[in-house]
Amino acid sequence: MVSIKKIAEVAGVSPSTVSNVLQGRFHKMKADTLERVRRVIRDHNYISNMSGRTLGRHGSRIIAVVMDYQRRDELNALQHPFFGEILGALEHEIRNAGYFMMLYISAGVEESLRMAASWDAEGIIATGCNEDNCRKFIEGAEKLGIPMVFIDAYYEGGSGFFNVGLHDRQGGFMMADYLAGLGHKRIAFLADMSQPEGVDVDYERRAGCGAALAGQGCSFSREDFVHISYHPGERRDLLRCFIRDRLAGYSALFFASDYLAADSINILHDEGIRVPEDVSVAGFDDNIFALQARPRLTTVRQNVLEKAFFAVKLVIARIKKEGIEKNQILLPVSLSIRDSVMKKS
Amino acid sequence: MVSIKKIAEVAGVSPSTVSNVLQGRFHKMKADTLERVRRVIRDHNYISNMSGRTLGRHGSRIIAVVMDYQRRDELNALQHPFFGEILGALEHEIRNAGYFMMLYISAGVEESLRMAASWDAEGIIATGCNEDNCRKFIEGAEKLGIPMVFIDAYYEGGSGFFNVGLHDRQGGFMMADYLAGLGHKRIAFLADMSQPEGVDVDYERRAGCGAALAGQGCSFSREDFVHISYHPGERRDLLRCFIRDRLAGYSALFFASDYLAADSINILHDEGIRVPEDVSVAGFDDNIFALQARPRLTTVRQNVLEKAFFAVKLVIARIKKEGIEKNQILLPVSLSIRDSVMKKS
DNA sequence: CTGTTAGCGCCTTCAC
DNA sequence: GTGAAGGCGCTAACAG
Repeated sequence: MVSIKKIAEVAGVSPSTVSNVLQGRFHKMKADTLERVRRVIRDHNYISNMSGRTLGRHGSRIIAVVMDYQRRDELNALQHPFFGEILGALEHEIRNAGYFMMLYISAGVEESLRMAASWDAEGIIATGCNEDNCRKFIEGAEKLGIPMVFIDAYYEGGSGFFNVGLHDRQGGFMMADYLAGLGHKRIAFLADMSQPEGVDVDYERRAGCGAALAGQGCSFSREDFVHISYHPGERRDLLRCFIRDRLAGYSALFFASDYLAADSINILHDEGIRVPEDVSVAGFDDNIFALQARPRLTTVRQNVLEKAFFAVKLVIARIKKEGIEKNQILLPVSLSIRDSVMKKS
Repeated sequence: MVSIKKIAEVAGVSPSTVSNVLQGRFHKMKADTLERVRRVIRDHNYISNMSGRTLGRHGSRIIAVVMDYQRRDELNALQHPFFGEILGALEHEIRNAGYFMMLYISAGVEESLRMAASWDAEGIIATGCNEDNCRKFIEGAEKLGIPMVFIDAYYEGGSGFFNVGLHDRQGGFMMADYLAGLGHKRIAFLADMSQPEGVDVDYERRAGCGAALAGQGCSFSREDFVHISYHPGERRDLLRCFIRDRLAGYSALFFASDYLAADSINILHDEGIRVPEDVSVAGFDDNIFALQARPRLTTVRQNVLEKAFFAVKLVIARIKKEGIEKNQILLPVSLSIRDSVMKKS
């Protein structure tokens, strides 16, 4: 590996001149010096050393991506399309912006912050955080002076909270309103509720659902919240119990994600229940599962790629200390009407 | 951020003593010095700076993960479960081994190597490389002196090729043999063949398929290789043509991946073709799609988590210059028999 | 216009 | 047993 020093030697100038060329500081540089240095740089296939660069206080250009997925811990969760999609999109945006992506998956807030600090990360993007971890992250990152942005977080805290998310509540509302409009007055909301109650994506979707139903004069209370697990075996068992004991009370099932909805359609099918003839099913996300399900899933659409786009845009704005209009960007949702929901007969 | 210098100052020793403590070189250190230094380190929540450490030639502890997915370029490919699963598993193994993961997705071999060099990556793991890129990577990494390991690559090169893969050919063989044993004498193999012909995962699976069929006295030639795209719209069109013009000639369809198989089952279904009554369908991977498909997919099982495990193990062995028994680790495959294949009537 | 110098944080060799 | 010194690659302030 050739260093700046070596380049300088060959070009017959000093290291700082080479550095100046590299940094685009052609101030009052003689044209031929510039040209000569540039040629040597190219000829020697010079690659700048990031450690040196970082130490020489020019920023590490690292953005740490932290995924806090303790709860859906079955490694199986990684197969979930959201995971790959958001990761791929983040990488894309980060690289496009001229940064590097360091990936760190859920080893706890402390550990994640240590690694960010250790690498002088210029920014942090975190997904999957509950309120508690949000707070810890915000405090820690602030102390370290590293700009941090969350994706899909809910946090009632204050000024240090930067987030890119979704109008989850509105999504829940739109879907429930749509279902109720089709005559579905008794709707169950199914999600993974193994975590201690707290405001999160699922909570908001459910709240929207409740608001819509209240507006249409339908009842919707705690007992209509159904817990199903992200763990396949458990899910199957829970769902079977639900089908046996309580399904008859509902004409539509609203799942917190397409993954759960699509898989559940299959289980319903296996149990001899027809969708949508016997019960309507709705999802949330509009990802690959929605299209693969049969019947095709009626669901709430979100744009994951956009989430990544704005998250990266936001950290970088913070890194560059640009003016930021809003600390939180909530992306729109819309209904994708397909075949898993029908009018209540 | 406190530095070693600061720690030294507070503890009343020199920086090098602190460094010695950090490096576990307690040679002939006085017990109380050690204790004192340790306490100061803990009290000040010292976090070592990786840039400094790297520069002080102690290794960056970075493993660069490079994904070369130009071909399945629709960002949609990121939703593919394999992507998330292998990424998550790699991150897990890398972190467990005490390294950091830098992620870089397909910006070309040159670019990827530059970034690895720039960060003094200690190792590189690459997936999705065709033969050509393999060669370029191997040459480049060798020149840089960075140990490199591939996942799922095929390369007829030589000694510098380290790889973790699958007995793809055997997998193809097992499935085709199984199908033929059930009376399926005319089998089509469906894969994305948009890339110039070359030896890769799909090629091998197909070759195994061919060998099995030959062994059972069945014909299997170029015209039984069917191109279907990873792009949803295109795939649908191609498959429709295939169904209309050529499906009648086959009693079983062997897809190169579960994703393609599962999606195609739906398209077949939409076209009024029943699986497995009208045609049997087999996949390859045994991932989330295989279980979600209805009928459940009969497929070839691979263990993605193991791939990641061995890939990381292999690079690290190379990094540490440990003895390596074999340059290539090929993991076993097995059949997962489910409901999408039936005996030919 | 260009070079000299000091410093970023850490590691290692060599004296004491 | 511990410390001083030099160096890794790069940057920036300051001289000239």
